[in-house]
Amino acid sequence: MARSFSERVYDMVRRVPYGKVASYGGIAALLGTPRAARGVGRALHALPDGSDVPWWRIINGRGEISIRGFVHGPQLQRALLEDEGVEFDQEGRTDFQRFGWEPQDAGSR
DNA sequence: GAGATGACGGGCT
DNA sequence: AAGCCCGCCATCT
Repeated sequence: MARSFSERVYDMVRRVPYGKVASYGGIAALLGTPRAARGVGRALHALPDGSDVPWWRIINGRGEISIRGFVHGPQLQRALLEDEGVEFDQEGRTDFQRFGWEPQDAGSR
């Protein structure tokens, strides 16, 4: 219905399991718009505090944290991911081959 | 309705 | 290898 693109983004991000991460472009692709990575980023930027959306599990296609909105963004996100078991290399990058989430249940709704 | 912005991505220099 | 530019999509002013 009137579900905006952002709503779909939130719903998709909500499906990212614990200890896994996904890229903006990946989420956009799952939504049917692989080129809407920016739209995803914008949606998460407008994400309200207290939402049940694990926004911290969303990173850029390089496996890095691209946040540049608020100050404790990157730092907080990294801390949350590490707390879930996600490892960061010296460059602050994550290994999609190990922590990258693949929608096995995609299309289930 | 048009223009500018932005938590991106890929390509070129 | 790092930095710069262009392009795409979705909101905001």
